[in-house]
Amino acid sequence: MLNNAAQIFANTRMFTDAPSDVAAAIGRRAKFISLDPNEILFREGDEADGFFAVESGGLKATRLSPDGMEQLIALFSDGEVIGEMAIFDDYPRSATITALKPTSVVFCSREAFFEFADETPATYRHMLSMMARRLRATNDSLAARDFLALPGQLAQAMLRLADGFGREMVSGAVRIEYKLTQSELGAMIGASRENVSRVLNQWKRAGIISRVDGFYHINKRQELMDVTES
Amino acid sequence: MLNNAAQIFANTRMFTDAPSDVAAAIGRRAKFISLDPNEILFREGDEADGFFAVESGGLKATRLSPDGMEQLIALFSDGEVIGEMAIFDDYPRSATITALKPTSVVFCSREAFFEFADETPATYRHMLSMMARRLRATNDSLAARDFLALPGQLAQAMLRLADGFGREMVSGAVRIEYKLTQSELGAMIGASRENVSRVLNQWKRAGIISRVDGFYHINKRQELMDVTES
DNA sequence: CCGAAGATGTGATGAAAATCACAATGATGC
DNA sequence: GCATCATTGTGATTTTCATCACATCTTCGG
Repeated sequence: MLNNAAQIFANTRMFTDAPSDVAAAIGRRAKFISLDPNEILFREGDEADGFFAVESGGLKATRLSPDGMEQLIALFSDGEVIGEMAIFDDYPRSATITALKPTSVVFCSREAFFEFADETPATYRHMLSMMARRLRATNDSLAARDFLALPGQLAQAMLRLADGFGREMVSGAVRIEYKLTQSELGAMIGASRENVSRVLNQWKRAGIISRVDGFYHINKRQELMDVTES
Repeated sequence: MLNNAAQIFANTRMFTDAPSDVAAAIGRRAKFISLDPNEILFREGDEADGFFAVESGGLKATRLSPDGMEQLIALFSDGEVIGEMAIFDDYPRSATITALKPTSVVFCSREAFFEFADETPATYRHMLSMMARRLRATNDSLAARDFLALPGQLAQAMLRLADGFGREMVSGAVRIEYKLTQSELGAMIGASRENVSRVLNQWKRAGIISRVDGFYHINKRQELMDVTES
């Protein structure tokens, strides 16, 4: 029978298709952590000693760009796993994680993970396949930079955000559940805030996206996907 | 005691710091494959059923870019591991591997790998830390694209090539043991052939690099590294 | 509800790099 | 050794985007 923390791990994206005993056993060794809005889970450069799964709430990963600006890397919500890469090598955290609202996460130490995984190789295989998938995705997005112009990259970013942080509305549109600024979007794709504004407005005028009290809605997913193709 | 294939795995970059029994056991289950120049090891899109280690020779990884051009992704020489990612997920090969000269590689099937690794968790841990390192490297180079201009990226590419395919000359210069065309270099960093030419010539005039019967030599490594920094 | 600070929209200008256009040079096969 | 084809060098032109400069719009604390 699964305890509370085990349930959380079982529901993470990383472990949804893992055997349930994997998630269960990891959960058994986990600790709960509560965060207030703007509280920092860990900072870029910190030593890493384990990974986290989000029970509820939302967090962002940011990183200081060379010119000192805070660059948004990713958003995390319920069921996502944070910082698992740093378990396997000895490098420090590569981003700062900040809670966006009251948030609860579960921590699993490197030792606890290894201890269990050594007895249950499926855990390792699962982790490896997760990392392989990520690596492939990163490689693809690296390739995309070479042949996609600004609008294409922005479309890609919006779709990625919708995928990880979106909620379907009754209208059928997808709302990105985070108040994105144009500066953040620009930093994510390495484009200037002004040009993000210009593209976003074109799409707004074409009805592809809209903005409802601060949240972006994607109304015509397909059209964004089209911009993504060559 | 290590057999022949085991030696090869033990000498690969991927397994140099693995416990020697890891490499040995993988080697015990391996098969040898010989390739003539221009012979293809596998093609982009092929189903993947294992990975390879290079015993001797040289190979290149290429990929078709959206506009149909052949894009050089990486070069492999003695001691390097090819196609290990595809063991862990079910995606097809993401690149085509072609021998550049008479080449001998060792194959290890997915099953053989798992069979052994399940009994020796250190193998999994090693693989995970390798993949973590790769993922981190890919992330960094993704970040680099945003703030490095063309010369910086080209310098980065040349250094990476020298690292993996370079040989130190008596003069102290490093020769890249592969006849690179400017088009290939351009495709690697997503820049036009013409601008690669311009930058390369500036460096040639400054004595940073030179070209000796078709091979590029890096004479002033440090200066290239400087271009890489912001 | 008011004012300040932050976020957004949009034109004008400039810089980086792609593209076009060829000439020159080098490699390869017969 | 010569003809052919690929590769390289370099200027001129064009495109894409960053940057600058402001004019709104929003938001939020008091």
